[in-house]
Amino acid sequence: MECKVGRRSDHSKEELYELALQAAREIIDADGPRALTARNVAGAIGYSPGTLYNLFENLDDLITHLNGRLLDEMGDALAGTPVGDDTSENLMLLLHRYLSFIGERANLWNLVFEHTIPGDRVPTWYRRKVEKVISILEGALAPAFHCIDGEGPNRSARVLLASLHGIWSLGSSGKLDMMTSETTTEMAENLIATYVAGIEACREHGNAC
Amino acid sequence: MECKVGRRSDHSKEELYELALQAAREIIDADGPRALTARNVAGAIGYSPGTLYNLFENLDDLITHLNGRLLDEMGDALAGTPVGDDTSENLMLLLHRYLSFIGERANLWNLVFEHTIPGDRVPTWYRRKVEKVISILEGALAPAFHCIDGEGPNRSARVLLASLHGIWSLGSSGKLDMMTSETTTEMAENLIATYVAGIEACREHGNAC
DNA sequence: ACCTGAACACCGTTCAAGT
DNA sequence: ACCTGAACACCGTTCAAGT
Repeated sequence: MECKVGRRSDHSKEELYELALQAAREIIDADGPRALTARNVAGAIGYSPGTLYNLFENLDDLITHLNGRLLDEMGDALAGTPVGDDTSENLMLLLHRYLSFIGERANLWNLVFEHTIPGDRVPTWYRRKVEKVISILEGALAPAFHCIDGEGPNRSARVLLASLHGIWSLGSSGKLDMMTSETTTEMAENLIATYVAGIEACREHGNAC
Repeated sequence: MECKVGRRSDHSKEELYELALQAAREIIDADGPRALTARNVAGAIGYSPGTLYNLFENLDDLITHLNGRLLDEMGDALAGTPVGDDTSENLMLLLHRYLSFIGERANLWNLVFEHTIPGDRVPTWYRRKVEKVISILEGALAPAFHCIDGEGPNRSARVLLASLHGIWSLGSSGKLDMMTSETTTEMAENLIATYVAGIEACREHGNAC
């Protein structure tokens, strides 16, 4: 029975990495972010806590990689959304895909925003994944600005994404119920409809919004 | 030297409550939410951890009371902001007071939103404090809707507050830098300017936003 | 080389014991 | 009645020791 100590090589490092990430994901999904502990993840894959530190810098690092995968999946979920001339319609389609994706992964998605990478050492690969999601929103906003690469879509995509995050995070933590009886979806739809109307009004009147 | 055990009565329960709340506030303000532990608060007021549980249900309860005070102060900071016929101007004045208040209490204000009251047992007095802040925003939005008590200002105030929360929370956690080079203030100003333009456009065109 | 598991320095919370 | 401080059941992280 001494076979449990020392080198095991039941799994390669890559396999272990996958197992750990998958186990972490299942733990968060099932029991929430608070249940994600080094001991829980290690236990779920049948290894000791120390082994995790052979795969990841620390628990923050594990979460960062988990979040990276989720950003990829969000990009995939939004990619291919039809884009037409009606900006409002474009955005509503994206919004519903966005909310539906998040809704099915509430605990996991919360982690993306709750988790603060310490010492602002955000990896480049992580920034790229964020940028990809934003660029999809930019494409959908383009018709309202009559240009694809301008400052308008660029800024508006970021303002809307940050704002949607606010609405959704309040909603998923139950704080929105303290403010309103409307649903997260209704609030988000109002934001987008009104904001897009604002963009178009500014264009018509020639105001600099 | 046996005077340190048992009944002390150096302070009344009310005094102790004040001391604990004040100490907690200083700890968060100085060292961030992670430094707020029962042992730290107890140590700062010269009592043992157990004593805190004579004053508060638990640490969550202490935070809830701390947040309540902060909401009151936010209400005071926004109250008395001049309200005119120009909705956009009204909101910009409020926005700058809002951001300035938060900016000086970043760690504390983060706690208001990061802290989730478990079991959705939000006290009534807490809801009232939230409502008071919202009502100030409603007043500022009224001219755009040509009415004070309608559904329009009611809904828009909530949508804007939730959206601003998203922008600010991403900004204060450093995540906004990952998305844009603009400041929190610039993002917030764009949101408000565009959203208000949207409200007014919808009114003119008779659209139901 | 890889993995363990005890150890370190922490948590929130409880509660018997003391004054 | 009030307060203590040890105790319980946890944390993240490290690292000497084993294979």
